[in-house]
Amino acid sequence: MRMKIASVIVDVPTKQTDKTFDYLIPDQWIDTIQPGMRVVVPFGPRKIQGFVTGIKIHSEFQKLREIVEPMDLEPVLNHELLELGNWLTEKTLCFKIFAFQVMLPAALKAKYEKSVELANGVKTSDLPGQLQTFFKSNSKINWEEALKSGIVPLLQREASKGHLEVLYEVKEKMKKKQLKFVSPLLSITELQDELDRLPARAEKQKEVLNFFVQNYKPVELRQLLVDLSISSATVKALVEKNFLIEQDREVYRDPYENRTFERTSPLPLTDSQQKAIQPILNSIEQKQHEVFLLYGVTGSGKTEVYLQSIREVIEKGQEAIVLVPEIALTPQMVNRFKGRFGDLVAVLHSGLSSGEKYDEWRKIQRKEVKVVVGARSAIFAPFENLGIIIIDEEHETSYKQEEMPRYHARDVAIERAKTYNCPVVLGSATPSLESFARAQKKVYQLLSLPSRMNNQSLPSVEIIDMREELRSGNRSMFSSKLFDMLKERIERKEQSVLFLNKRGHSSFVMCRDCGYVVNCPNCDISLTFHSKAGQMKCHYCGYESFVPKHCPECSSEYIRYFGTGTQKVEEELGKILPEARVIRMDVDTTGRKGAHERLLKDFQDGKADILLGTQMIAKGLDFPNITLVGVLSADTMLHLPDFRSSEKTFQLLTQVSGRAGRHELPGEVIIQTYTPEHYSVELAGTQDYDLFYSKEMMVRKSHHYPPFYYLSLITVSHEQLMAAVATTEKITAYIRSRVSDETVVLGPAASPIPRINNRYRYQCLIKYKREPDLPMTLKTILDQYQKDTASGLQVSIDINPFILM
DNA sequence: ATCAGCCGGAGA
DNA sequence: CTCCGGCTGATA
Repeated sequence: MRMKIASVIVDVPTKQTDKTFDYLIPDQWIDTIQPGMRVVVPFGPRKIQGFVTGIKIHSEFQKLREIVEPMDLEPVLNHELLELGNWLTEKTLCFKIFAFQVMLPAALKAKYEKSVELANGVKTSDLPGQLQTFFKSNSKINWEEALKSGIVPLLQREASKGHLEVLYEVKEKMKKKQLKFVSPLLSITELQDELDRLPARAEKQKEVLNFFVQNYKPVELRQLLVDLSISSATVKALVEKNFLIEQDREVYRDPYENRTFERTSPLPLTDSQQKAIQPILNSIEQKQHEVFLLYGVTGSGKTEVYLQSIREVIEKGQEAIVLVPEIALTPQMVNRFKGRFGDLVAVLHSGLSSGEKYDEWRKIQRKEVKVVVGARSAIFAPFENLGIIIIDEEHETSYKQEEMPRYHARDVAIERAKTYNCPVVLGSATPSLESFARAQKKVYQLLSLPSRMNNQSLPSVEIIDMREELRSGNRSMFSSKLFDMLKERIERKEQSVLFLNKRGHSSFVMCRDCGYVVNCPNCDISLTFHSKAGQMKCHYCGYESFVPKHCPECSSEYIRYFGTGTQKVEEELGKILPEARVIRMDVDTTGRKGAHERLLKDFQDGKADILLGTQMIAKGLDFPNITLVGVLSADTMLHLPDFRSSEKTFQLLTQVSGRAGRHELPGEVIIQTYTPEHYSVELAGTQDYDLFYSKEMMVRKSHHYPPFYYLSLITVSHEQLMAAVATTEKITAYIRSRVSDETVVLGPAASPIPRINNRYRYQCLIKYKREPDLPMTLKTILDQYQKDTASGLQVSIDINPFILM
């Protein structure tokens, strides 16, 4: 029996279609179509994209339709990734199609086009007059255009008469980049002969042939024309004589095309690095899955441990994935990997165009690279012989995806590593409490790098109580101590970093007189100011408007946007330290592509004395001349309604402090705060992770938070407040009835953002230690509410949420 | 998601 | 009695 039937997951993200559909494989494709390929299938009246998940002989359905065509020559998802998709679906309660799509570059997502054309044998003159003009020039008209012209009802009438046909097409979003190449068709000696035979006046042609005699290999046409300053006619003549041939060749868009990377060799390891790397190497050697927590203070040389572990993996013919948080995926970081492994490295981050991402992905798929360095989604890199997965800055919250599928890269890493029997290395100077607790319980193996390389001491940290400053009459944002030290650095020609701890990267518009903040009319959230367009925009619903001239509340003219605050700091710096050269890094100054990199380069080259910025400068900065780090306001994020706010504050302060004195010059850190007595500020000051860990663990325990309890969050939204409340109430009661006494069920309560896009949001939070049946219960709830679309209810579930919104 | 099919109310 | 519009259910 021939395997003629394919099970397909279709690109329709709803409950009802979240299952496989069977299709006949036409004879011509029978040897082509395999599981993991994208195909175009008919679905109702349209054509859509789908993923083949299996091939079989029998179907329970009688009348099967045929696959239209495959969209790939090779599967884009291998067996392991298909399985991983199933696992993701189960763990995060998402639709299968989302799980598959998240594993692929966005360029592979289908684009759909709908149009109308004349039916077979129908002439333009058969149509009503109004339509004839539309079909005069084109035999096909775009649906979007039809909508704009308002002729849709007419079209529908004609379609029902059989005069017109509606066409549904699946379009590939991304084209492979093709370039014209020229290569010799003759051997070198033959070329030489022809060269002599050419008439003397064919000077340009001689030049070209001569070039190929010197350089016997394919050359890009455009490049050739420029290099030899000839026209395409010259080449064409030689092609017509069959001396040369022109061909289209697929090339990669290389984001690092014009960059050279200085090759580095493995550095000698310190004793503690040696001690830390050995268990990892053993795990690689013995093909034993294990999770390591590499706990190393800032500047202790974690990266070198990664690099040498990867080298081992490559030597064994295996592959490595390195995850780095998006904001730390700086050129410096990329340099270190490209410098060590050269062309064997692919890089995936949000700064690349979707075409570039697609090309990097294909390098991985074709096994042309051995290492991928990337942000969260790089965890799905289609390697088939993984030898190690490394997650740097393991504690970063950006490893959790907040949309469907709501996965955590760490969980995916461990799942994949289990399949390949390879180690996972989680690295951090300030591990998440979850990971450290697991290391304490020996679930993970703890590896420590307790000291900085070359035994530089950690910078000395001083905490300044800003309330004292205020009392002694200093109303500026700089304490007198920080001011003195900044002045001193400038005199000594050393560099300083000033860090403004503001949450998020957004800026809002506020009235300076009455404090009125411009909110979104549809959502309970302030609008974000975009300096490029000079407009305010809502990040949740897309609402846009201009900044009002007068405050709607008090008519004051002093209504303007409050940036991240860096601008204000810059102004004040200009007043008190006019001689200081300042580089400001925030959303405004780094908006354009490459700006981030350029500013850092300028700072590195000593073009400024002070680097002033927000979160984005907390990571990865490693310049020898930085001897002072000042944190202007340590506690702004401490008061957020988030159970991780202490942890985040501690981590951030520790990270920032780590920027100072990483090389010969010793570093000093000043932390200004209004709550010096808070343990997360105090212990960041003494750089005492262990003590912070035990204090914070006590808090977490008493409040039933992770790592002692797991969390699941159910959010219900509806246009009517009461409907949202009532449903949340019902769900909460249902859950209470199905969990043990030890479990805490909170709710119904309004979400931290109570309204988004005119939908009211209520939630229920579940805190539990052991609830083997909870996934089933949650699935039942989702099934229940996803089934009826008519109620207008939306229920979403986040298992292990990071943001409780 | 998207569409065909169906039912019920408003208009001829 | 037709026509439009919203609701329902199916998509293999």
